[in-house]
Amino acid sequence: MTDAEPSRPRLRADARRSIDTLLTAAAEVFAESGVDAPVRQITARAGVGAGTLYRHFPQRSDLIAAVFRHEVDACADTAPALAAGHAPVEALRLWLLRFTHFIATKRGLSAALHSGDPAYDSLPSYFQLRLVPALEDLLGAAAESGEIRTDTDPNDLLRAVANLTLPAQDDDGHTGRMVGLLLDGLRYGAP
Amino acid sequence: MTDAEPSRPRLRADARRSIDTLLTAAAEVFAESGVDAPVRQITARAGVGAGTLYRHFPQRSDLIAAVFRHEVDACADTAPALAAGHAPVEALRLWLLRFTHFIATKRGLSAALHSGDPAYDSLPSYFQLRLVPALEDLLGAAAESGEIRTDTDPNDLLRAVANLTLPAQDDDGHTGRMVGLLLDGLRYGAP
DNA sequence: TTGCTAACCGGAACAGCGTTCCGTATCGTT
DNA sequence: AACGATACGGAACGCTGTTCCGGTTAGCAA
Repeated sequence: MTDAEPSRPRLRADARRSIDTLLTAAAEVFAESGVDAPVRQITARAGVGAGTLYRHFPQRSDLIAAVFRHEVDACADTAPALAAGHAPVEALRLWLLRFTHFIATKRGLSAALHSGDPAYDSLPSYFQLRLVPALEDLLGAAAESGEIRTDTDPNDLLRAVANLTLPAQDDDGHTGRMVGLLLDGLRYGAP
Repeated sequence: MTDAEPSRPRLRADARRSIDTLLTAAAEVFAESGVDAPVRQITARAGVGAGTLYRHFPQRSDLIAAVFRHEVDACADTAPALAAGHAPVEALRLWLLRFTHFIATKRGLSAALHSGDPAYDSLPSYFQLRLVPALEDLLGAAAESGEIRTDTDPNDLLRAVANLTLPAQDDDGHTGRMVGLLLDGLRYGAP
């Protein structure tokens, strides 16, 4: 569990609450309307004034980056729980689907990433830092149980699933089926 | 010479003039500040009211697309003149440099292309339609004179030069030298 | 418990954007 | 020369991100 904001001096309780509310409200709004959604839409849903938002996230891009990190954390943190509660390959499948949902809420973010705003500079490396180890563990467990092949690069798999998810807006279980197909591919080379 | 606007009903003289002024003003502003530059900056430079702009380009994206087509035309139309006035390989080099300038004025356009605005849908194909034949002719002439190899795909070369140009903002003769290097590569396989 | 102050909150206000509207001026024709 | 269609300029509109500040509240000290 990594926290979204470092916040050196201890925050007051109401501040902490505002930040959390804003983060979840922003995540919802971004998922619905993309990261270009108006700020007021976020503050309205959070039931918070604009001043409150800008106190904690001086720039719009700071909020976007924070939400991103927050969701990366949430996604990565799911891995251990799934690993504990399911058979290795099933845990892997469920986590990849979870990752799928994560990507699906990122409409417009790739454009933002290439905008040159320095607030986004650390995002790609954070993405790797948190998600690759999570996937590595799941892959490792499944490989150890002898159910999947061992020559898969976690990074490649993340990319593949992400690309699978991006084009389709939202449809029937298409992405789910495609992830299943990928998993079968992994099984194919099992020892 | 392909015209920017089809304009079925004959345009009044002042309208034609406004469109031309706007197109060149927009091209200059886009080159200086990128395609995200404020509309008012364009109308100011053109010495024209906002209403005039929107009469001819109902959406901001229509203006961008028109400027793009206009400049693609200008670039493509340079090829025959260069071919007539220079030795084949030199004509090729000069045109590639010209293309380099074209790309350099496209800051922010790639983001716009991926924005999903239908006004941009026809742009990539127009790009191919006009520039590939122009380059094909120059390559053909140079190949016929036996000075360069014959296995080069015009599309590949355009992409390569474009990629060469994009990263660097504007510097010493770096892109020029790189284009020269590419040309030497072409010469290398000459029969 | 009470009182005080630094931290925090809400929302009105500001500047700048794309776009629309409309009274006025101009073109091209009769 | 006069008239209608067409085009022009720029003020005005609605929306945006962001700033500002008077009022509120949390958390500590007495």
